[in-house]
Amino acid sequence: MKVSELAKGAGVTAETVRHYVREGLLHPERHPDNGYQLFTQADLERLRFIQRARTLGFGVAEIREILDHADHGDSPCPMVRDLLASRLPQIHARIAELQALAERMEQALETWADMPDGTPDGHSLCRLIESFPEPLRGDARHRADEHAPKEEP
Amino acid sequence: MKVSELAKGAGVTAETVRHYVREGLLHPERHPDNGYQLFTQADLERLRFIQRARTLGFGVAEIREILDHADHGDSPCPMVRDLLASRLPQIHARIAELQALAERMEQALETWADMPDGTPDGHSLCRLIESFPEPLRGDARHRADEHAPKEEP
DNA sequence: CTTGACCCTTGGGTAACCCAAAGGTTTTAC
DNA sequence: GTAAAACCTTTGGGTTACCCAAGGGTCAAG
Repeated sequence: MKVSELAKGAGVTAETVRHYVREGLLHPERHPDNGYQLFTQADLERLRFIQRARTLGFGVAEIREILDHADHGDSPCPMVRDLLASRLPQIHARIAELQALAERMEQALETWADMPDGTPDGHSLCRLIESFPEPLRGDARHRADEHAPKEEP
Repeated sequence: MKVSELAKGAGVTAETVRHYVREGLLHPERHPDNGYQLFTQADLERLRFIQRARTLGFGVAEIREILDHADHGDSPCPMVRDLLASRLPQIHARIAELQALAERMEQALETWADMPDGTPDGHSLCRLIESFPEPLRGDARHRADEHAPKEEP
């Protein structure tokens, strides 16, 4: 298979495939004549594996480690379990954060529904925003969805 | 005020302040002798405004627009409302996504609790992951939290 | 044999910062 | 009074998971 064929088979773009190759997740052979990358059926399965791992929240670097382990004959499953278990609370934290954000936004829209816009007078920029509580510094912010799935163009 | 003083006043790092200056959100004067950036009390309020806007989900580029509007004497409030209203559904979508992710992870951990690790045999990498459903290609992915607050180091 | 469809690599962009380096300045302490 | 600590400056590179454009080679069909 060539790049695009593999990509179609897994529902990703050719660019994504090339990206994974650059990152060392896939190791295609090269056609000796033209230098094209040649993938096998096993690569397709591997790519699908990568996709599943991505939807489970794994990052590309982690997946590379998992694959390397497996390529060396070691079971990566314990690692997989650990990674998942350690990341789960972060995801929950991120969700809570976003929910708080959504609430702030909703509350803002509600509050502002009957507030005048007001022109900046040198002391205020947009009272709508200024009327909101301070960011509450010193809080623990996210770092949960470093490994979130991406959308398509 | 100098950079660090302003930064402390708003609970951010000096680097963040410099970043906002580079991005045109703050316009400090320069000490004629040593070239240090000099901030006023108004800049501190401006920085706090920026922080509030960030926690409301606005991106730096958007905040710059808001500030520019205000600096030109125009009320940015309608823009603010529009931005908020248009982004809210994306936040909700992102939350749903993350919740789905969390569920997948939890389900995975549950399922795997009584599954053997299994050594890769050339046909499987990690059955734990492989036993999961396909990524469900063709779905609408995120792009909601482009403007999420960041954590601290 | 000429398209058009693919392939290749290189390099740059995205968001919001963080960090290191190299060098000038100011403050503090002895 | 001066040396070291602490802080300032700019430049440039790194982070994540890709996307995209350019410039150029390759290939299958008409």
